[in-house]
Amino acid sequence: MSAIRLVDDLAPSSASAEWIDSILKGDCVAAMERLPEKSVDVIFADPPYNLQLEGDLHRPDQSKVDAVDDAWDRFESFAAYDAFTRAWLLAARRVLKPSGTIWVIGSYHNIFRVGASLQDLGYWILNDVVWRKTNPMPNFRGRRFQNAHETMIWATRDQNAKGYTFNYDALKAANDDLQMRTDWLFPICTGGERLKDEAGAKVHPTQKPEALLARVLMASSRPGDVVLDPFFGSGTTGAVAKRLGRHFVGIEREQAYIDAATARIAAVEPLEAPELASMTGKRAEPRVAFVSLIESGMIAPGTLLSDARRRWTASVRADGTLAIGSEAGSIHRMGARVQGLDACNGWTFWHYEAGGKMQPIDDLRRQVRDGMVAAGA
Amino acid sequence: MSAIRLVDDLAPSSASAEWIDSILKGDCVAAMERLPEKSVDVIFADPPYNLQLEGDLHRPDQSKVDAVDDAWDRFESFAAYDAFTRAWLLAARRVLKPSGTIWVIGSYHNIFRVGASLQDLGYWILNDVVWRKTNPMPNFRGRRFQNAHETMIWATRDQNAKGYTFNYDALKAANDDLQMRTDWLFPICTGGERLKDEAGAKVHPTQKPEALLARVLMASSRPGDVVLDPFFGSGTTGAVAKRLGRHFVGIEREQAYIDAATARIAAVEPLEAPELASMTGKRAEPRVAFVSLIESGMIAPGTLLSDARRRWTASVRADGTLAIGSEAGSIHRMGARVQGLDACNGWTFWHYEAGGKMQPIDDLRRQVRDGMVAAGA
DNA sequence: TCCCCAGATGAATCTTGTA
DNA sequence: GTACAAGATTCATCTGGGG
Repeated sequence: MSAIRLVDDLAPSSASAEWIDSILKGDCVAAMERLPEKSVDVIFADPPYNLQLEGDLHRPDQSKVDAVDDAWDRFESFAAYDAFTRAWLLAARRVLKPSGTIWVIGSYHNIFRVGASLQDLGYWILNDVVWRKTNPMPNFRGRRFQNAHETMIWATRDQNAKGYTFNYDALKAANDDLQMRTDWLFPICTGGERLKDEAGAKVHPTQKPEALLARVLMASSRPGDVVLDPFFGSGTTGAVAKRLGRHFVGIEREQAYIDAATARIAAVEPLEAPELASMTGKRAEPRVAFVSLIESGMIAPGTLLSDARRRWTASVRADGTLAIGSEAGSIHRMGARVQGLDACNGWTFWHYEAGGKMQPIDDLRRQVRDGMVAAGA
Repeated sequence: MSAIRLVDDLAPSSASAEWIDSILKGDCVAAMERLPEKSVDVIFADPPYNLQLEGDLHRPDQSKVDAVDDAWDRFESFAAYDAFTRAWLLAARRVLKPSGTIWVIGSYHNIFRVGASLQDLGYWILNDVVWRKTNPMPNFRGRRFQNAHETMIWATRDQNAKGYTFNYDALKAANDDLQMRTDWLFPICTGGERLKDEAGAKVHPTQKPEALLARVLMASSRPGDVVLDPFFGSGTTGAVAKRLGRHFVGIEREQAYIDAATARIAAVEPLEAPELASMTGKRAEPRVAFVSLIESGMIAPGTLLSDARRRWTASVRADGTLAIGSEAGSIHRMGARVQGLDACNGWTFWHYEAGGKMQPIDDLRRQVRDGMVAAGA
């Protein structure tokens, strides 16, 4: 894991996986352009915040914006930052799988430009997430609020992207059975976690806490996924990815950071599979057709089903439909019909009587599923 | 206070103050262009968010969410929204005093475009401030994080603006002698504060809580200052300004909103004394997610937890769930499961071993919470 | 009068698989 | 690509009615 490669060592559009679990040395746009397209599940990017850029940004694109009165010099530097941002976001979009998602972290210095560029390039924002710092640096001059948070944007490749990973059920279970919100609280990276050089100076000025990356990756990736970080720095993304059983690809220009990250990642012990298993909800369960309850004899044709309060009753037919009077349809359609709604989950709406009590037919589905698991389906 | 005037009633660049403490009816750009330049101390703007909603959304109980589908929130494209944004920000900049500041509130739909436009026009961002909602609407489909905050940008007119108002000491005193941070916690506007029409329907779809405006104005204005709100809506800015002894100017296009705001503001009693600390103070009990103990390294994945009498044992997984055999769930669910109960407080039920003794994981929560309290969670 | 429970609701870019 | 159907999904708070 975590061999270092120069960007030039990669054959263009390489289909091999030699770049997996490694750090590519060089400019992130050039490096991403050499990776295969649609090859990465998640991108986590912590781009430079500094707007006083010293000419190492790339090719300004031709996007033209009306200049405003006396703001020309300032606009010049914003334009340079925007061009830089568009270039790397465009390259990132090419390597991202259609079902992949991207995270970008920033502060008020740059995050608005990043967010606007994301939208302009066709990315579709899913959430902005606030990292609230338990221990932010104080504001020394007392002329502003204490800058106590940073902002992350989470986005898909397109507005209509389907199938992106979001481990909703695990996040909810991990949060006292409440939905995970967009405001997260973590300490900044200090103490033993903070990488220091021999002189005791911090190796990287903006090392992110592993806890932050852990929540990002637990939320939006699965074991075995490939996580790309185009501004790898001290390698937090790689360290957490390895620990959580994800693959990583880092891109970094400075050898000192690469060296520090390489050593750091080498020392990481991956967690075992049982500890990595993530809770899934009903969405991940195999589909069960209602008719299979009839075919298996769990429900006999002619059985009467009711809602929990017995306001409506329907009769099961051998073809797996429900009949009420002369109307018939799926358990969902008929559940919606009787309630006058557009939609209804028939599995939880309809009940059968067992020992004088009303039980949802979803219980029977569970038995079928358990049987499927036992049969190794 | 709060007479209504049509924009055309104002003489161009009027030096008189007839527009003070009134609502101007009309388009905000046209209205601002008729106000004297450099005449306003603070601008608070709550522009349309450009939500881009498509279909209907239903709650799990099939009730329909009352979405913001008003015509004023619909734009053709990002370009159209940007043009709109630049136009009103430019007009706002003209009326703002050189020592004045502007606040703009938005969500991820629009705030990145607003922030970039602010920077492009020469405004200088002082802070971005997050309004964390105690009671946000849930995510009903379970495909994203619960959208639990909105973002405000606070900026001066220029990079080199001098003398803007920031009541550092008052804020610090109101915040238990800690610097006021950039993450603020307030409930959304409901209950008696929410304006309703005769039919009981909300007057305005996005009425902001007065507590939020109170902190904004207490932080960045002084008694007697003029506060401009170019998207006045239901008049929260005016009501709070009047109560806090500030002057207001509202601009609003729709007569229904003007009528509601006028009546509302007329009923406001200005405050004499600083009974305001209570409005800006802290709130709410911090909640700790079990997963944060794992993310922070206090509990390693794979750790075994037991009840106090060691009758049952469960394994901690990296996603923040507990596993017993093939079953997994939250600390509460699994505590209930093993005991055959409907509910269980996992924090007090589950224990970890430390020095041969069983300690409840609630002890770890206390440690995390102590760290959170400093952050004003 | 007070408690309890059912119902309503809030700036929302809110699904996925198969034909 | 599109159409259709299966089916998964909510938290804090306030209001109002009944006991």
